[in-house]
Amino acid sequence: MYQTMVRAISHYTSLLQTCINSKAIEPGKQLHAHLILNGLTSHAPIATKLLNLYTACNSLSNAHLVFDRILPNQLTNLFLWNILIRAFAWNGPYSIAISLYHQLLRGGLEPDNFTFPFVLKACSALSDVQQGRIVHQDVARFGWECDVFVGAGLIDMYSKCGCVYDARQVFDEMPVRDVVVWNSMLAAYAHNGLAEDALSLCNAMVLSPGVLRPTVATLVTVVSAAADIAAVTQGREIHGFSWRHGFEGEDKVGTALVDMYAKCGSLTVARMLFERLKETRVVSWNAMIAGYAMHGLATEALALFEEMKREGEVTPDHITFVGVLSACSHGGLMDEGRKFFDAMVREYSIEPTVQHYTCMVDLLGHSGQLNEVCDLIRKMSMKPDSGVWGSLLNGCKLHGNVELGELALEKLIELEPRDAGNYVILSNIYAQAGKWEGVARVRKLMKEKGLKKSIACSWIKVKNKVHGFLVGDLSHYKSEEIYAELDRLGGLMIEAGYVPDIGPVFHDVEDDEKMGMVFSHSERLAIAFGLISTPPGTKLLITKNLRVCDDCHVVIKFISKITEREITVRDVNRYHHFKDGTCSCGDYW
DNA sequence: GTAGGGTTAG
Repeated sequence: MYQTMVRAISHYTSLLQTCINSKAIEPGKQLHAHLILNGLTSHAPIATKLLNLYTACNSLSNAHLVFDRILPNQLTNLFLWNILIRAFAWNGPYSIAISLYHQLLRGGLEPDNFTFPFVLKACSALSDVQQGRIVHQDVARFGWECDVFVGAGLIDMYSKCGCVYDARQVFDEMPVRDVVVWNSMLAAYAHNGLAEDALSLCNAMVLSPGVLRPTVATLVTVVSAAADIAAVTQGREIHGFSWRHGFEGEDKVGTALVDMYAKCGSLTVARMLFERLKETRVVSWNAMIAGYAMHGLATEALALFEEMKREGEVTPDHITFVGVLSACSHGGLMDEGRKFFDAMVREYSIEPTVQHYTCMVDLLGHSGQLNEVCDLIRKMSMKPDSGVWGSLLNGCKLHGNVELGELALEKLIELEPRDAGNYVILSNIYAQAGKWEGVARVRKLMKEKGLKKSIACSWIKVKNKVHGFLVGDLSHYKSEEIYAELDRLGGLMIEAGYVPDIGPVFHDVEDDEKMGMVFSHSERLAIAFGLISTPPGTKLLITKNLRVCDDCHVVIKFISKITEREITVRDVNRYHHFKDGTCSCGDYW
C-alpha cells in the first residue's frame, strides 16, 4: 500500500514538473483536481510542485489555496513557506508576503537566509520601512546579519525606502561583502540622489584590497550616476576602465554610456557608441532619442525615431514616446507632437501616462494654446500631477495668462504646498502683467507659509575640481577676478546692444536680496570663472539647480558671441547650448 | 529543490 502511494506521488510530481516547464496551467489544474479527489494534495512533494506550478503561472490565489490545504505536519516545511513568500514578494500583493512571514513566525518556525531576501523584497516594493525594520530586527535575532544575500536584501530595502544612511550602516557592519553587496550600496547612493557618493564608493571598491571584480551591474550603476550629475570626466574614466576590463562588448554598459555622454552634452560620442551596439534593444534607442530631445535637437530625435520604425526590429514603448514628445515640445513642433500622440494611442495601443500628458501640456502651453491645455487636462484618465500643472503654469508665464496661472498655482499648492518655485513663477506672471498687487499677495502668502525660494546654485568643473557658486557669491578665492571679468563683459555687451531686463526679476528676488542681484546670478559667476580659468576656445559646461532666468539667458547668448565660446547650461529643466549668440532652445524653455 | 544588485523618461 505504502509502495503504491510512493509510486503514485512520484508519477504525479513528474507530470506536474512537465506542466511547470511548459507553464501549462490548464492541464496542471486538471491534475490538481484529480489529486484532490485522491486526497494527495497534502503531501509535501505534490504540494511543492503545485505551488511551483501556480507561482510560475502567476496564479497566486491558487497557490495560496494549495498552501491552505497542506497538512499541519507539513507546516514545518520551511521550503514551502519560502517559495510561497517568494511568489507574493515577486508578483504581489506584497502585503500577503509579509503576512505569510508573520504567520510563519507565529507557527514557531525560524526564517532562514532564503526567507529574508524574499520578505525584504516585499517591504521594498511597498516602501514600508517600518515593516522592514521589524524584519531587520528578526535578521539580527536569528543571526543572519553576516549573510551576503540577507545583507544585500537589507541594503536594497533601506535604499528603496529612501533610508540611505541605514543602508550604509548595514553595509559598514558586514564583515564580508561580495560584489552584489557593493553593487547594492552603489545603487542605494545612485538612486537616492547621492551620485557623488556612488562614484567615490566605486573608487573605493576598485581600489579595495579584496580584488573584487566589478560586474556589468556595477558599471551600469556608476555610469548612470555619472550621467545624473553630468560628471563627464568621471564618466570617461569609467568608460576607459570598462574597456580595459573587457566590458566594451557589453551592450548594457554601452547603453548606459550612450546616456551618460548624451547627458554630458557629447552627442557625437553618444551616437558613435550607439551605432556600435551589437543588439538592438528598445532601451538603447530610447536613451539616444531622449538624448537628442533634452538638447533640443528635435530633428535628430525624430529622424532616429523614424529609423527605429524603418528597421522594425524593436517596437517603440511608452518611454520612446516620452522622448519623442519631449523632442517635439523642446523643439516647438506642435503639429508633429499631436500626430505622435495620436499615433501612440492608435497605432501602438499605448495608454498615455501622466508623463505623455505633461509633454503635451508643455507643447500646447508653449505655443499659447492654453484653452486646449484645459481641454486636454479634463480628458485625462488619471489625476493630473504637479508636472502637468507646473507645465501649464510655465505656459501661462510664457504667454502672460494671469487667470489660468492662478488656477494652476491653486492646484500646485494642493499637491506640493512647500515648493516655493511655483509661487515665484506666478509672481513673475503678475509682474509681467504689471499687476503689482498680485506680486505682493504671492509674497505675503509665501511669507505666511514660511516659504523661501530655494537658493540658486551653479556648478562648473575646471581641472577636475567642481566649483559651486551661489547668487551674489563672494566666497570664491577668485571672486575679484570673476567680478572684474563680468564687468568687462558687461561693457562689451552693452556695446553689442544688450539692454538689461531686470523688471520681473527685481520683484522675484528674496526680500533680503538687494537690487542688482541679477548681475551676479550664480550661472554668470560660474561662466566668468570658467572663462578666466580655461584657454580660449574651451567649451564650458555649467549645471544649475533652478531654471535659467530670462535675463541670464540673453546675457549668456551675448557672452558666447563675444568670447567665441560654446557654453552649455544644464538647468533643472533642460540643456541650453549657447553658441555664436544663439541658444539651442530657440529662446523657448 | 528556493536567493540579493543594474540601463532609457520624469
